[in-house]
Amino acid sequence: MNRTVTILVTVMAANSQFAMAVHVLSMLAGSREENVKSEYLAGSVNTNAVVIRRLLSQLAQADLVISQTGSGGGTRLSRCPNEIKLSDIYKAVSCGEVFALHAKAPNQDCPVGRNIESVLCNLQKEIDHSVDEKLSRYTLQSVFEMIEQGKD
Amino acid sequence: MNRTVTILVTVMAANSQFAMAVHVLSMLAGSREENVKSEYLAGSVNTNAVVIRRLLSQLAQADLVISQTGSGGGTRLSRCPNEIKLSDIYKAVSCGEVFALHAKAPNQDCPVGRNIESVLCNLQKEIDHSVDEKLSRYTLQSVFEMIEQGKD
DNA sequence: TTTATTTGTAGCAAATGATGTTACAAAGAC
DNA sequence: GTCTTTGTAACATCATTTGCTACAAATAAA
Repeated sequence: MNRTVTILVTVMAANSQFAMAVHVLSMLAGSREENVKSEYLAGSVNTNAVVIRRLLSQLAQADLVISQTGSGGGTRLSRCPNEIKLSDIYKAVSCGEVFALHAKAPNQDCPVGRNIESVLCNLQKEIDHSVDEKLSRYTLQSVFEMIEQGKD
Repeated sequence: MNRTVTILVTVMAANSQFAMAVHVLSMLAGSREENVKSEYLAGSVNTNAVVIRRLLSQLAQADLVISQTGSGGGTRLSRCPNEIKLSDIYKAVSCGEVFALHAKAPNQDCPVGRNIESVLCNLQKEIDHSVDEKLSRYTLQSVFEMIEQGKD
């Protein structure tokens, strides 16, 4: 008896906005002082231009990029790549929370339910802060250099 | 004879499951050597018992709890609270990734698209590892003590 | 001024995942 | 045998991400 076992792993559909944001900003870092069109960025990320424009809209709100409409328009970095930290990018496109707290408040009549929220909230702050600190060690410039060298 | 067995593994995204898991396990830490019923846990978390049983099923797979069916059944910790790290809990109920990589592969004809995946993958590993390390500093025992003291 | 280009965003559909619920088979205690 | 409890299937609901079309507004250039 011969059995063929196929294991299909459905990869989570968590949002890849941070990955896309770093990708797009790296493209812009390679075209300083030039307006880059969303259509072109979409070609590299392999997605729709509107998805890119929505992402750029978030990055513009965080003052990481500047966009211009019209002919010759497009998007460029708002400042030098070595002045943009990965933590800035992370904050621009995510809620910045590694894990979520209770969606609904626990039962306040239970000793554990009454106190766990504050404990978890402090833990959340500590974890999120450590991620922020780690990401702040990298700049867009450093990432761009890693990409250019084709290594890590 | 040739059989094809397809196994579908759906990895869950990060949400309030970690918070619920810590909550539930803290309850169990307060009732050592006793079977606690899912209905009771649901009352404290303020949700449905089936939601709790689904969560406990994941925790049982990670060998953090042991459940028993039947009269007098329920769930208890598989070991002492000081032998359960928060990183064990985090791994049991989440994919362990702070951010996701590209859902679709970027354009390989673009220099950035070709190299960014490995750069982000290494960054992801580093960030995820640091979260793991941070969480491993806390045990269920330490969390339980914080809850008992009603402070942090 | 007119035309072509490009962003910004609304609106819609599909896919995915979290959550809540009912239902019921299986396990186990009495 | 009966009652209790878990494990899990099945289904509905809700929110979010992604992909797409469409079009108004802004802008440069002719």
